Amino acid sequence: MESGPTIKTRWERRKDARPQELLSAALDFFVEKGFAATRLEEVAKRAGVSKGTLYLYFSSKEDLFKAVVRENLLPLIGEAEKEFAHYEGSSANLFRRYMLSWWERIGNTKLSGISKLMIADAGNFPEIADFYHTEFIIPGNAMIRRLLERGMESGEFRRIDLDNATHLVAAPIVMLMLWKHFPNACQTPISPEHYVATFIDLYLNGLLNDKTAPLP
Amino acid sequence: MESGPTIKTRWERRKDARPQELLSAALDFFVEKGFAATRLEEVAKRAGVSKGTLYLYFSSKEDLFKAVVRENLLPLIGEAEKEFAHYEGSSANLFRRYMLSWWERIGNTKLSGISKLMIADAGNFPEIADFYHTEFIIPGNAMIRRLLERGMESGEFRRIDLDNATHLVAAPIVMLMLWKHFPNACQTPISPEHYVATFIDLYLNGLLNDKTAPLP
Amino acid sequence: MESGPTIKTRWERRKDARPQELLSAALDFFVEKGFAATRLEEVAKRAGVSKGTLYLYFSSKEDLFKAVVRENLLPLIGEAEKEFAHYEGSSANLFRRYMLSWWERIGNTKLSGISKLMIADAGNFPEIADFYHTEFIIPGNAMIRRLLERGMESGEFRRIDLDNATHLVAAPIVMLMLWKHFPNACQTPISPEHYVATFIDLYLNGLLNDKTAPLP
Amino acid sequence: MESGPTIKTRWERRKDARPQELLSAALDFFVEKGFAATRLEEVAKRAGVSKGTLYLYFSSKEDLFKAVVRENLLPLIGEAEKEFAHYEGSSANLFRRYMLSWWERIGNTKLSGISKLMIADAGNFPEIADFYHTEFIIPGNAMIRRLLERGMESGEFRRIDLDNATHLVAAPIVMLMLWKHFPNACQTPISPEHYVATFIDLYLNGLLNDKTAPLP
DNA sequence: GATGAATGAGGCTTCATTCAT
DNA sequence: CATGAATGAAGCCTCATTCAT
Repeated sequence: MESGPTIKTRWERRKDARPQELLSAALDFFVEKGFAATRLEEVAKRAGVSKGTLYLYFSSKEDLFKAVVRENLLPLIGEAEKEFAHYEGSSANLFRRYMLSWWERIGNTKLSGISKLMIADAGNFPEIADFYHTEFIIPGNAMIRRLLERGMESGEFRRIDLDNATHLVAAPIVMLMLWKHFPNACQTPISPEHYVATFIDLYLNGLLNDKTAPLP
Repeated sequence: MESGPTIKTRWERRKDARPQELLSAALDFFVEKGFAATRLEEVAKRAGVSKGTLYLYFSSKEDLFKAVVRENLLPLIGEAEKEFAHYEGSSANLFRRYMLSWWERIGNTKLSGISKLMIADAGNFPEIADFYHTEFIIPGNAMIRRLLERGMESGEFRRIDLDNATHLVAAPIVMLMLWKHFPNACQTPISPEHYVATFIDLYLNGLLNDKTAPLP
Repeated sequence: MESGPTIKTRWERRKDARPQELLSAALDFFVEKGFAATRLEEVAKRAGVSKGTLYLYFSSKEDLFKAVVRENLLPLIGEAEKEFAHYEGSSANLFRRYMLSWWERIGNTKLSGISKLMIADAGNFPEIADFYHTEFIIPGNAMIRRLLERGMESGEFRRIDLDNATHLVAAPIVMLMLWKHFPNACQTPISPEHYVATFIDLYLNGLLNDKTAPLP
Repeated sequence: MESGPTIKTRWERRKDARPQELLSAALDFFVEKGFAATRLEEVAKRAGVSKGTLYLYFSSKEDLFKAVVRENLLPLIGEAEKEFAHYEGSSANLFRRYMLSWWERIGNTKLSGISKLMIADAGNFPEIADFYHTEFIIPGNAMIRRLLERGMESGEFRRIDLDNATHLVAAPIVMLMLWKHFPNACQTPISPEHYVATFIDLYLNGLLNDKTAPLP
């Protein structure tokens, strides 16, 4: 009865996939409606199971919420770190790559929904907020900070308050994330890519010491 | 026992103050708990009245919510517009005043919570979201835009994309608002005033045409 | 200060009239909406007083209901009795007069509303139902019964079961009363006068012994 | 333990029976207390379920009310119509059968309460009143009317105003229905069967052309 | 007497959670 | 494992009733 390590019967695969389908459906609803307005019956229906089945995998709505945040955040954390560890080019270019990469990998994905979720409902889940802060916010900021430090040490950037500069980089990132989930965003259609490009332009221009170097 | 002509009895004064007391209590809870998790009985209790009294002034929970947004946000728009209409100084200084004034009047008050509120609940209350967008976001952005235009036309600022630049100014504003309501904000204590100052420095530096002119 | 026996100041007249205005307004609402759906605030408003004032005259909603029924029923009871005590004509003619008189004095007045009220809500007010039954239904039926007895004893009517015959006379009366208060009555407009006439014709025809005698 | 192929488990049987149990309990309360005074918790309790279960089958109190009217009244119309469609006997006998059949199937059952219900609450539920009028009153009257027409055309009945005659037949029917639900009805115990018989006698006697034909 | 603001018990309705099958 | 009927606590809202002015 035991199949090979990677081969599973369709039934078993479905069985394993069930929690993921529930988590995916739950993420959609939590992001769209918020914690309180999300109904487990709808989550279950979208996942193609009954309400009772949901309780076979998650002991409560709160548990489901925590699982949604955890399961979606964990795989995404740390990915970016490696990429920039050994970058050799200019800090300005590294900055550009960081921003664009962030938009492609995070801002433009489900993770933006998680951020909206945290902002909206974390107040009622301090434990989750801690987790999000420790595992996602702090490392992300640390990367930005190292990037800026690198530029300042090389003389490429002028020296300004590092913490504040770091958070100033995060601001447009957060802004874009929220835009995606604000209902009226469509009324003022803004190209995220263009927005990021303008930000890079403005920010680097404000940051660079040597303004004579043309921005590519 | 002292009663001038404008002094009302305590009872009458209470009656007049009721709606404001309720709105204030409601703002507190909506910001802290979100729309759905706020219980009207608690709002009433904090305002010092019973559940039923609330319905003498607001016909439903949603009506209370709308009133909170309306009463707290609308007056600010007009105020700000007048203040900057006839400003005579440099655009850089106007920009500084705008940012600091915003922080003092909105960012650093209870009202910042409304923004967090909208992010959380806009999806469930499209009507409110429209209202918020039309009455607050659009006029606010329009002011920023005019400010930037003014600087560009005078040659003080270099020309960059106006829409994106506008939203880039809004980004740190939103960021600060959210910080105040994120549970772990205290763990990374950041001086908002310093943050704003750094933003002004960086943004103006990135924006100014003549970098040799010393910032006042 | 004491005015003549029939002359009152306007204020005093209003004061005395207040309960009547309340009773009148209450009757309207009770008839239209039923007991439970009638709101005292609306009753007070229609009577031109405040909700609190209502409680100066009636100790509770139930008390008001009872007063409405009592006050409207009492003046009407007994009126008819005298009229027919010494009638000298044929029983058939007395019957005609009874029916027409009933329609003019009761069926076509507010009292039809009271009957509708009793049918609808008396179930929750046994005391009132007793009162209505004793003071109104029983005497009314007794009159009909005497009328029929008179005709049977004189040989004008054939002998049938008196109790049932009595109630058969009451049936179209009740029917007409209810019609006035049924919302869709207008869709099938029926002339009450014509209906009563047809009833008289049919009933007398069924009742009369001597069918050869022409109806006047 | 005995379970034939059509025997369902007790649990399943309960589920299927739920709506009928609830409708039956609801009819009892609506008739006894009226719409507003009926509490859903009591309805549920009498049906042997909890308050929440009621909402698995009916989306609101008003929906339950509508279902009670619909489920109980509609089937009766069709039944009666078929039964008399091809009757071959005399119109007088058809009339007798109609009246007795009505008493057995409606007047003498719980359904008579629906009429009382409509009188009490039609004003608050115009939609229901329309439904009741269209689906029950009008077809019922139409049957009576056809019956009378049949008799007039055959020369069995004398010609009188058809509309009024129709409603005069309905009157004792309504009367009897209301009697059953008036609190003091017991105090004047009247045999409905006898009442109906007297009505038939009187009405036919008033209607028949040939009085020499003995009534059976 | 008159007012109307305030109260709070009570009913309708929702939905997370349980459990018999 | 899976189901979905059933539960009941909890929240919104109404309105008869009270009471300070």
